[in-house]
Amino acid sequence: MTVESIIAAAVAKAISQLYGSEIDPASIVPQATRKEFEGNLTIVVFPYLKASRKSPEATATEIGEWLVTNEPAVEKFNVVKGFLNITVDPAFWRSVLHEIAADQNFGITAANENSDLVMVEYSSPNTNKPLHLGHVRNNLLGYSLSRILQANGHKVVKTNIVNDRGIHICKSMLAWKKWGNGATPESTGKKGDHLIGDFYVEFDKHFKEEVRQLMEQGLSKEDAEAQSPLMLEAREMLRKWEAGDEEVRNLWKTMNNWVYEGFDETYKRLGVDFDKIYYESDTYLEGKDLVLGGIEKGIMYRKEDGSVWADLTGDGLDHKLLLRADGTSVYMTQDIGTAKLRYQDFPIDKMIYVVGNEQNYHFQVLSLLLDKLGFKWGKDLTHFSYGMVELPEGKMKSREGTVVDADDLIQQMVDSAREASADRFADMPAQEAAEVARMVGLGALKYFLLKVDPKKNMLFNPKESIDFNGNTGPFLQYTYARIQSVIRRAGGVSLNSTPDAVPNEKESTLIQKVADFPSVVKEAGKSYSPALIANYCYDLAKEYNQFYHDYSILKEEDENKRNLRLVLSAVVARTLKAGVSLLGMEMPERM
RNA sequence: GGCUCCUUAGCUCAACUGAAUAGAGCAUCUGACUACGGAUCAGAAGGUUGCAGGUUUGAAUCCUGCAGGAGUCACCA
Repeated sequence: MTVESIIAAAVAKAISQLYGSEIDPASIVPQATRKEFEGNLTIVVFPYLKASRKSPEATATEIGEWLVTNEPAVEKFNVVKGFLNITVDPAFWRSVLHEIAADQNFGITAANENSDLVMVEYSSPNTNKPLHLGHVRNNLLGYSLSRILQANGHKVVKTNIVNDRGIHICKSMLAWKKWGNGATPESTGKKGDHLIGDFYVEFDKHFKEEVRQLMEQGLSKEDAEAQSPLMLEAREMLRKWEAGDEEVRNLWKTMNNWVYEGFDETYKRLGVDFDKIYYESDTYLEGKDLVLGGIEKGIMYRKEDGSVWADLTGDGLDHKLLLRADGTSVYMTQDIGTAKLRYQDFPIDKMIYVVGNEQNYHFQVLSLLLDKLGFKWGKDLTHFSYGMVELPEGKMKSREGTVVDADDLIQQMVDSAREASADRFADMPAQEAAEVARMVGLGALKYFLLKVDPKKNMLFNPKESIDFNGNTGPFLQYTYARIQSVIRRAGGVSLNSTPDAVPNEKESTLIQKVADFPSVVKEAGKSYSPALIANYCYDLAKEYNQFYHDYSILKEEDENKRNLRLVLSAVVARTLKAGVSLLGMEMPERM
């Protein structure tokens, strides 16, 4: 039982006894009392005036008096206009602290056999170029979301659909054949994904040059692009690929494997992973079958050129192409096929796609089509849509060559963490210093990207993110490390003993903040919001900071008070660690 | 043009299902110090929540219209 639910139940009972009106305790949500007023929790009484038929002040006072008399947890109250401010008995806060301290998994609900199974798809890279800043936001959101769902007692399958086929891959392959001189990751010392990305750029360079020349000969831009020998060659390669041409397939496999090795390294550094990886090359044919079946059901129709479409004008959308005239499939087709395979492989109750908001329309259509095709999961699939990440220097556009590479970014973050902490690390073993720099650099990145509402476009400022003050990851890590240090100096602390001291007002406030953690986790699970967790952790750390500066812990001579503060500190540290671990962040014990 | 999303302090962001004087951090200004971890603390200043209406005891939040920005609109994934 949380403090809030106890108060809510008591208020409901008070209203029932005083005014004979039954109110669902769940509808009563006490909120934290604002700092400038006395009290811990506040009830807004306006909704109950109809029942009381009295003024807001009179109603609040009556309920307050009832609570003081009948609810042991309530010590006193005061009324400001329609707001009933309740002060909870400090002895009660002490027991709350004791309960929290004794619960190793405070706020976290483990999954059991009857738990829902949620599949979270994220990352979804193309295999023709390395991951960039946009993928970083995607990966961090997807991973964090998975952790949050797990913490709410769901079974989670993390999945990744790799877009490993299509004209873009053929472009890289062709460039490698033409100008690669047999280059491999080993021979060049480059990460595989970067090597392939370079050839993709190489193709584009030559292609543009060809188009320019053709246009000089008087061709229009479209014609020039369509007639470019390089483009024709790439298309021919794609046809061979689809036909299963051995040479093309072998090269494709070799080059994709280079890329996967590169991706794995990036994922590992980022600290994200997957339970099951799907490849578009395995799923696109499935989708084709489903679409062809849809024609018989009258859901799709065939045009005279042979292409297959769905008419969604009845749902307020447009006509959507599903198979090209040459029978090859498009993005939507393979997503339908992938969905089918996934539901064959896992008993999925809920599907969440972490994909950028430029695909909002795509998922609207996908949901409709799956529903029409008779899949029960179609209608309530969730598109976890997120906005673009921009940098202070300007917008990130791949065509302008200002793409921020994920590996470079991670390296830069770790480097600046190391530089910023150089003197701190002076007396630390080199290996530990490197490990702390890694945690802090990545923590800065993760926290900054996750604290923002996902659906908004955001500005990532690396310099600000790695500041040790303010609403940043390193600030949380610093707060944690400092608590660990204090506990070490105190010679450790036992979380099983009840401190005898009764918490004062500030300590009570801090206990109250910690006690909020489970409901924050729950809310974050319901609304799919890593940002909620992030901002809670910051509030908690800030609150603790105040407390830390107001009281000497180690210098406190009263043994009981000292113990109370140590236990409270330890509980804050543990909660912070549990919170940020839902963001995929790590806490260094020293920094 | 149609549809979706966004607009809060100089900047970057908060505000759970409507609730008290809309909160933090950065930057700015004023103070404090040989430090339980100074990577510090205290304080000040900074707002007509894009604009205009509406609903409500009460609106940044819900509804309508308008303005500005982002994305998307059929054979790229």
